[in-house]
Amino acid sequence: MAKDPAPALQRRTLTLRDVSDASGVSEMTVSRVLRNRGDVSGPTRERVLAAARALGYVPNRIAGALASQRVNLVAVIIPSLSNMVFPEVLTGVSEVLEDTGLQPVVGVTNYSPEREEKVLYEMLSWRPSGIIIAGLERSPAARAMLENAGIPIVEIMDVDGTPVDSAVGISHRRAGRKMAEAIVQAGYRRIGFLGTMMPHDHRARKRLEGFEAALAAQGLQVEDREFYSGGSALLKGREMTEAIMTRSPDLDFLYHSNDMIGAGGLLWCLNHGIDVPGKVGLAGFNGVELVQGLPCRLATMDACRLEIGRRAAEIVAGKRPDGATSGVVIELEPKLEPGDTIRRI
Amino acid sequence: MAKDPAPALQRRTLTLRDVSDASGVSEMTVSRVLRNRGDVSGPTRERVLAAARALGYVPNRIAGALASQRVNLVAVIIPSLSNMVFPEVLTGVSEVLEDTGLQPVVGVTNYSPEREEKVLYEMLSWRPSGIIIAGLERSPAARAMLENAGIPIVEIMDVDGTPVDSAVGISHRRAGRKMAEAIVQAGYRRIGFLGTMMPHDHRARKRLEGFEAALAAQGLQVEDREFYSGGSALLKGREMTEAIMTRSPDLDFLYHSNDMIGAGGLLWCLNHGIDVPGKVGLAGFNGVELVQGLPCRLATMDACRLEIGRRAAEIVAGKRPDGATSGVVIELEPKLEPGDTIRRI
DNA sequence: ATGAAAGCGCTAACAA
DNA sequence: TTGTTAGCGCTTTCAT
Repeated sequence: MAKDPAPALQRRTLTLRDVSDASGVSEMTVSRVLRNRGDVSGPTRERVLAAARALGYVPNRIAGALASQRVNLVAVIIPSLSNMVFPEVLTGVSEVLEDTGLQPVVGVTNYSPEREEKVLYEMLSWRPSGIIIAGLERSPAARAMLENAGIPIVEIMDVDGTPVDSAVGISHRRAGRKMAEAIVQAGYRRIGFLGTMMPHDHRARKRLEGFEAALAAQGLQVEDREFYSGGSALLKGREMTEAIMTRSPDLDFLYHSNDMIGAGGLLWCLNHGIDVPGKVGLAGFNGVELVQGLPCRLATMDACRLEIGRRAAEIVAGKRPDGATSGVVIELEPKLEPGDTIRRI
Repeated sequence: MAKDPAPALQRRTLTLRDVSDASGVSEMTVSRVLRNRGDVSGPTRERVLAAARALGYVPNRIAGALASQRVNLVAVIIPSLSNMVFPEVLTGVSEVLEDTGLQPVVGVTNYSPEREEKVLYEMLSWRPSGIIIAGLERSPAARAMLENAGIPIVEIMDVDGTPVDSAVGISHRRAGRKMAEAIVQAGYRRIGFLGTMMPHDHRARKRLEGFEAALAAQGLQVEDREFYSGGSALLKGREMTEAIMTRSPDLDFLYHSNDMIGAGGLLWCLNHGIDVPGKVGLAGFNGVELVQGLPCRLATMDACRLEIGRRAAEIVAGKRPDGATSGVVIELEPKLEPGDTIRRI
């Protein structure tokens, strides 16, 4: 599984020894000064700091980590950086880790289980203090690695499933259901779905499942659907909307699996003089801030991204009020933001 | 400068020794098998791999790195993850590092020189094999760290300045100039500027400088300007456009410092029935794929993000045809994409 | 093809 | 308050 690494050799960098020599203080005392540990007299302290600064000494965390058996790294493993949702999760994580001495390290899987396995393995090989990882579905090997890691694991974004350890997220099935109920209640009946063609986006799948289940409970179903992969999501939203509305002109609602394609759909409808939300209603998902800038506010559902990042970080950092670092499950409540694209009744 | 770290203690994880015991092969041979190094007989090899897999052994890179004095990490330090431009740089970096055994590790500075210093220090403490870092402007301390690191350094995005070692980017001054020239040549004369209020976004500043210089050369100047910070860029684009067009209704061109606010401006103009590009021309910057999905294609200038990521990674990975890993300076040529928002003449 | 010894740079534990 | 010793888990080097 591990690839053959052949990185360049380091040029020799400064060691504690160099600072020790330059300051005339033992390595151990230098180490203490640099870590603010134990009692060191003022003058000694100053001399050490001066020497370290003058030399431009940067501690070697590799040696430090090996000796102390502690690593100030938290692995954060996410599927993508390019869809506006995960950067916000990272913001939440960073905020909380800021003053803990812990450092987030990001790994990206591109929604590929194989990449996830590899990224996880690489991360674990650095013996991080905790892992924050998106989703609950993964390969048996990846799950085994998480189970055996012996560190706090927080699976984020989703709570529809069984976490290895802790979980912080929303129920995407319930989110889909909730949206369907709001749509039906608003009087829409002929409903189309537009989404991504990503077999590994389990959260989008669960939203659709919940959505369809709720429709079925009302004797309704998704009348037509469109899927895309790759390219500009905004453009795809336009194109798919054109396609689906041409094929099924009597649709009165378009549910999009994310805000970006929802925005594309909205722009297409407005361009074509379609009465939104009178003739056609629209909704997206995620609650990205982009929707606030559209000609009218796209209905969406907040995925609680910032909050998820924060709560997950609190768990691995041991910052919860109850101090728990494992076995915590937090289900957040996504809020429906009806905006201007769902008819008020 | 280093904060006091207090991460959790590791639970003991498996060591080479455990695999050695389980397979009845010496630690040394186990190590060789796991790294595909040296000659190991087929049967021995199998036994070791079987044992490692059965136990779920994950090598300890910390110990490995300390012993071998090599680290397969490349630090990538960028100002932000939330503005669509850096994720694409990262994609380019990852692509190239993919099959080199090197791993990118991302640090985010939020355009703060202090954070940059801290992130850089943290990164260096892990003794990475190379550094890819955005921009050429930084604190003297940060510059000193880069100079003394003794590893390949690639400063990216910008070439208007003096790199510590290597640089890959575009000239933002020239980009601004080029845009101004195109605008003037298209016949626009009363030009407004909309941008971010970020004193540390040196590239945006340089673009504006180049832009104004080119206008001045034609006896023109920026007639009015608006700045924003924070919030939804798309919404800010709308709001700023409304503000500037209300205050200076005779403006005939709006130059935006990025595509997102440009898109907001475009949507505002279209909503208000303003003839684009007849009455008012518009342009953004970056060439993000979002612009393809707008009602009409916003003029923009490709910032060569993917290419920058790739070329930078090639340098640190020693993958250039000439094998150079230092002192390489590559200036890429940003392409003007006139779209539909600059009048054709 | 395999093993033994030394040591990477630091910190824990103990001694003075 | 400061110093000494041992060793973290691995790889390098050298021996067999």
